[in-house]
Amino acid sequence: MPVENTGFSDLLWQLAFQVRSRCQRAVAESGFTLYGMHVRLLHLIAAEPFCRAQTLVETSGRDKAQIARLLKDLQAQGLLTRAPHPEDGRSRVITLTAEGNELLATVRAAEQAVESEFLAKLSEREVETFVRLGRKMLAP
Amino acid sequence: MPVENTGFSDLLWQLAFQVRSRCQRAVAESGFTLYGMHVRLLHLIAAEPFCRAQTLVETSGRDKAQIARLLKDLQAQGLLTRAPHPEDGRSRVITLTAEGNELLATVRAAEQAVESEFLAKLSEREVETFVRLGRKMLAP
DNA sequence: TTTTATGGTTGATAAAGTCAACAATATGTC
DNA sequence: GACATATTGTTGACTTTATCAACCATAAAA
Repeated sequence: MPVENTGFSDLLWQLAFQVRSRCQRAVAESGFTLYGMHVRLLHLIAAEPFCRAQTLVETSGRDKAQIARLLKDLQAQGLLTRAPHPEDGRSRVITLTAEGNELLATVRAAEQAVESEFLAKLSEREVETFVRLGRKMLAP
Repeated sequence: MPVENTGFSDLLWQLAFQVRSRCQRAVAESGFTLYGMHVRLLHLIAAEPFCRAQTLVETSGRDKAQIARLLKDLQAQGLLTRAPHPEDGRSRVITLTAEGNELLATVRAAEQAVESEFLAKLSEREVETFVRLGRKMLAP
């Protein structure tokens, strides 16, 4: 039995787009020519040491073709390295370079400034609730 | 002063993509060859009688070029009509056709089935809280 | 009346996304 | 060990979403 119209999808569609485009504009204004997806991947790699492409595919839910291309771009920009995986000859371990880490720190600052514009309208407790409920929906 | 890392952007990015791609797959499996953005626009038009392109641009935050193209598509598919605006010679009033309304009702059912998969993990109260907090962030 | 602003259309292009094909490697079966 | 099947990652090819620019018609301001 489908739920009543909660406005959930509409809300998510709107909020996600607003946050996303605002963040991307802020990153661009900081002088970086990274795609939004490049930034998201940098975040994921930083959050998950010893990851490989397959890890990112699973975590992000994105298509492996897209992930492979983005990784290739980021490696070309010197932001990450890929070393043979010790246990799987088909994979490589992905690591951020010092440059990659530095850039990510700067990008994070820009993104957090944008985030705070949205979150300023909520109490700390409300923010925590929103994130917790969202994560609950994402849990397997 | 930027907020601490709340995980907000990450969550939003993940959740929005998951919901979006699931919904789009469900709509496609219902036999419709509509883009995701077509569907979103149909929702917006249905929700706002007497709207025009500019209305949709403002409500959605999308670029007017994109909105114009999507409207053109939907009109070509017989899902909406555009009549001269009584007060503004540059605009047209957008109205869903009977076919458009019918299609939207069907699409809504498919989307709500998907929605309920995500929302089933929350109580009704939690759903309402999530949506309320989200809307609070979007308020001007 | 003239100038400036706005709404909508189209051109052109970029970013995000998806499915397919294939080579290399891993795993399972006998 | 040999062979069949599955998985991982790369690239080709294409679609969908998104953005900026240019322009015309109309509206609003000066």
